[in-house]
Amino acid sequence: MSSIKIKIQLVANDNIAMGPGKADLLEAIQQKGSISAAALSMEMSYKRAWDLVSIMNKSFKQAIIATAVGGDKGGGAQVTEFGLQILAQYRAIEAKANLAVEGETKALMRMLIDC
Amino acid sequence: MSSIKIKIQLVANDNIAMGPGKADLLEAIQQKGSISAAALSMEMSYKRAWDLVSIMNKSFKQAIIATAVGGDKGGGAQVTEFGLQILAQYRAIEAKANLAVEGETKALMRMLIDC
DNA sequence: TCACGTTATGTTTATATGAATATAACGTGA
DNA sequence: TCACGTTATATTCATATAAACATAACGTGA
Repeated sequence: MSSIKIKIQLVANDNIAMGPGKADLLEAIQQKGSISAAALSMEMSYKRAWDLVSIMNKSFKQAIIATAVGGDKGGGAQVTEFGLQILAQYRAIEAKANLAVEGETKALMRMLIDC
Repeated sequence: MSSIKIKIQLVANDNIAMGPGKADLLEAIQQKGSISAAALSMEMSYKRAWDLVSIMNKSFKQAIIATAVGGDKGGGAQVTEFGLQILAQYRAIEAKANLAVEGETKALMRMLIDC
């Protein structure tokens, strides 16, 4: 199988502040309500998910994810309003970029051996 | 420093048939006339450059790079007409995708800490 | 025939990345 | 007070990636 992936990466201080993986993680956290549940649903270790969250929070001017430790259900995490804006903007860029080069990418794919 | 990179990757059989690194390598080979000189100019090992060339040639329907071993100056390599077409198409996609989301990416960058 | 620079390929070593494991701290409810 | 599920963090282990090194084969010109 062949495919073309357009990967938009937001790089700050040699860290990827936002990319496809982090965007997916944000969506999972928003849906699950915790980093650990999100990591589990993505078959990712909690440590890795936490590290990614940490990079995001340290890269942007405001927090992307708000976490709570202890309490009723042990704690949890949610995407902040600011984080949702970043996420939406990122997804919009992804979609727009893909649409802009749709025809050209198909032409390129046709030149691949298994297409 | 912060920046946004839009990385277009052409994936075939779990290999990246074309991406920013391979496109740069193609241009260097075209300019230098050999894989080894191109690798040297990019501070890349010959082995790595050769492996990348091999992946490209195996991924597309026609050869991207034609190589010659032995002879006058030991041999050499050049980008084929087909390879030049692939390269041009790839660069066109890169430029078009970047242009399409220029405004949005600048807005995203402004939300980074060091921007 | 020999030297040369290159392609072509394998092997070993180092580095970066992610996985796995472990543990402390936290705050609510029972 | 204690159990619970989660955040937060460190450490070790495994794997993937890239670098380094080595070497054979090739064809032309000297």
